[in-house]
Amino acid sequence: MAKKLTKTKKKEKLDLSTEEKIKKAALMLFTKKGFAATRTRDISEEAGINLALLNYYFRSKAKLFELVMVEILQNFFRGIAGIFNEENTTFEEKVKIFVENYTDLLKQQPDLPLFIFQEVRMNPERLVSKVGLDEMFKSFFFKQLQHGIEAKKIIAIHPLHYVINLIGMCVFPFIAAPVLKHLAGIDPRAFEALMEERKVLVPQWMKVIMEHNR
Amino acid sequence: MAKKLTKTKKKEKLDLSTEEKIKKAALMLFTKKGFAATRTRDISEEAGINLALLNYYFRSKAKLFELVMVEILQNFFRGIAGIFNEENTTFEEKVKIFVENYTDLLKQQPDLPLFIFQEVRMNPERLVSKVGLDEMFKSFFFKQLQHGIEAKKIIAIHPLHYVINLIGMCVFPFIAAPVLKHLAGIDPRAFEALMEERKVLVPQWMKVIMEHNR
DNA sequence: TATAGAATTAATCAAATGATTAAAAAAATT
DNA sequence: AATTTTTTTAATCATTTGATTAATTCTATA
Repeated sequence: MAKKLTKTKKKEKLDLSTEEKIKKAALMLFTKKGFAATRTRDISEEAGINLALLNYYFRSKAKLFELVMVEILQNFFRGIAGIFNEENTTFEEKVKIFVENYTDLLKQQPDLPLFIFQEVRMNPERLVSKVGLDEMFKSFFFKQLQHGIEAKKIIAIHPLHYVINLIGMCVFPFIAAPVLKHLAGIDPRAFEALMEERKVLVPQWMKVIMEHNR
Repeated sequence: MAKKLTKTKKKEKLDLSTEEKIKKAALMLFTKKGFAATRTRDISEEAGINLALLNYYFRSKAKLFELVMVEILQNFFRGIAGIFNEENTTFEEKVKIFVENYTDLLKQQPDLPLFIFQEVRMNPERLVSKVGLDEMFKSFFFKQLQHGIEAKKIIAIHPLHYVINLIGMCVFPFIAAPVLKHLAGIDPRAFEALMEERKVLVPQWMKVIMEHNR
């Protein structure tokens, strides 16, 4: 029998092959239906490969999930942390950049946030151990907010409130999209238009929420 | 063998018995882990009853889920609709009532929103067919917002933006709680305190977001 | 108390599902 | 071209899991 999981020169070369097809299919199905509801047979079918190849390349469904999951989490949170820890932008600029980047991202992958939050709740340790979220924040970002508060430019409440509001206003509409569509009877096209509007609106809202002089 | 699913005088009487125990356990596990990840054996164990009784009372896991799900959705959305369609409160009052009611609710059932949105995405038809969300809204609430806009008291954008912001600012922190706890290193106690603060803050934010004169 | 109906239990079934195996095909190496 | 190694396939295994069955216990009522 063939030796499993051996890295060959060839595989490094054209990596967009079987292994990658499986990961892509797994990413799609896991984010859409979650771990438990996704069958290995669904993945193999979606990837157009034989069922056994999943285990051949990734040993088990759980291992495959772990791999895909860590990638998703790293991408998502590193993206956010990258914006917020940037030392050469004001908070106002950070907000604008964040809103634009993440509405664009979520327009393409609307299932992502719901999946991420669900998964982190099921398995919070991974966020620290494998993704290293701890290191990402804390550093520059909160200091910047603290300075704004001390200079009386920002209303003095726990900075986390502002973070919750910002991320919430960007991410929540995508989480609630299926409900909203029925609630207000808007079609996907109109929904996208609303999200486009929010690219401008959210920064304005953040401003009036945070500043002292009303 | 005993005849199944027969309603007896006795059962109507002390309804907080087996049937209710199963529903309670199912509610807990379904909301916590989702449909696919919840085993009927988990439910029977949690309820402290024999596995067969689940099918005896509810025919199948799917039927039980459907039942529990419709109850959850009706409770959740009727609660919201009830507040928003009230004709004798201003929009400002509605906001305050909503924030207080739902932070209290979510403090007790923090898993609820994530579960609801996930489930609605998986099965959006039910929200209309079984829960009747269509009827709930549309009526008084949006008219009230429209009047505010026409009277130039509220900034003229799609009313849905305000709904998204309000519900988002209340619900999103609970969805993101596991992430936030690691992100900011706050313990559950401090998190609860923040949510208490938001009962006051969210109405203020909604006000400055909506009103013209800054 | 006797009896019928309802509720509960332990044992078991059948299908689904993750995983493995051995053989075949393809690719790389000599 | 021959041989070795890697990749792919079809068949199968073992476990999990939703559901059923038949017997047993409990409860109400006549």
